[in-house]
Amino acid sequence: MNQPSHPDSPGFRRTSRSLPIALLRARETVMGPIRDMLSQSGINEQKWRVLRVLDEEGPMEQTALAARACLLLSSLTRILKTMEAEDLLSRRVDSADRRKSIVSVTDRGRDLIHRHSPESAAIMQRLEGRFGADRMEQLLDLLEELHELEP
Amino acid sequence: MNQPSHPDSPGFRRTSRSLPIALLRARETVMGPIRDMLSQSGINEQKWRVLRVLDEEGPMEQTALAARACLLLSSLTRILKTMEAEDLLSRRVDSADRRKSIVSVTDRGRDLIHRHSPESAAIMQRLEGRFGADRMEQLLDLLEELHELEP
DNA sequence: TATTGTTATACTCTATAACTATA
DNA sequence: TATAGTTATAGAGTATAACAATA
Repeated sequence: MNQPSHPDSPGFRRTSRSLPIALLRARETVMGPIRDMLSQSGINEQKWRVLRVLDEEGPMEQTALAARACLLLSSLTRILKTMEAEDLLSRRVDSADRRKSIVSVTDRGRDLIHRHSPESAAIMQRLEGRFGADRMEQLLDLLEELHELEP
Repeated sequence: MNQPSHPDSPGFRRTSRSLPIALLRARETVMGPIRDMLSQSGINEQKWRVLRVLDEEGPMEQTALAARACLLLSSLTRILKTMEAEDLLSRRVDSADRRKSIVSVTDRGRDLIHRHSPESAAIMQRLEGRFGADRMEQLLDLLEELHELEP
C-alpha cells in the first residue's frame, strides 16, 4: 500500500495542505537556527516568548501574558517563578485589584533580549533572503489575519 | 514602561510579525476544534500526525516518519510502541536492510482516521468560510514553500 | 458567585546520550 | 565507521482539577 487510502477524499487534504501540519512543519524550518541561538543563553523558547511579549507590550497581568505567549496559566506560573529568581522579570500586586499581579521585565531581562538582537536580525534576514521579502510579508499578513479570526 | 524598549529596532519585529510566534499563534487558533475532536478518540496530536502521514504516504521507515510527523526518533519509538499495542499500526523488519523497520497502518488505524473524516472536513470548511478559500490556498502555498527551503 | 493566580497530579514531549544491531 | 532504531534520563510543557484570595 503505497497510495493513500483516500487520495482525494473530501475529509482530508494532503498533509502538506493540512493547515495544522503545514504550520508545524514551517515552524520547524524556522526554529532551527533560533533554537541554536537561544540554547547559548540557557533560555528556552517559552521563556523567550514571555520576554518578547513583555518587552513589546509592557507590564501586564499573567492571564493576558499567558494568552499572548501561547502558554497555559499554570505553566506560566512555574516559568515566572524561575525567571523571577533569575532576575529576568519582577511581579507586583495590582493595587486596583489585588487578585492580579503585574509582570514587568527587569533591566537584566531586557539586556538578555537585546544581546540577541543582531543575531536574531541576521537569522531573519537570511531566511527572508531565501524566501523573498514580499512573500514573507504576505505570509505574516495571512498568519496575523488567521489568528485574529478567533472570537 | 508601556512601550517596547525598541519600537522599531532592526533586531526584532513586533511579536505579531515574528514568524515563529505568528506561526504558533495561528496554530493555536486552528488547533482548538481539532483537539476537541481528537480527545473524543483517546488520541493525541502526535499520534494523529503519525496516522495521517502513514495513511497518506504509505508504509515507511521510522526515521522518515519522524521527520514527516515532526517528532524526534526517540519520541516516535515510544509512541509507536503504544500504537502497535493498540493495533493502530504494525512494524516489520526491512528484508533489504535489517536495521530498518517499516511501519504500516492497520485496518483499525485507517478506520480511526476515516471515522473523523466528516468532522475534520466540517472544521476546515468552517475555518475556510471565515478566512476565505483563496487566502487559505495562498497561505498553504506559502507554508509549503517555506518548509521546502530547508536543504 | 466569578475571577486571578497557585499548586498538585498524571501524562507526554524534548533533548541528549549511551547502547545494540546491522551495514 | 556509519546508520537505524532503542532505551534511559532529566527537564519541561500539557491538561485538568482543586484550592485560596479577592472581587
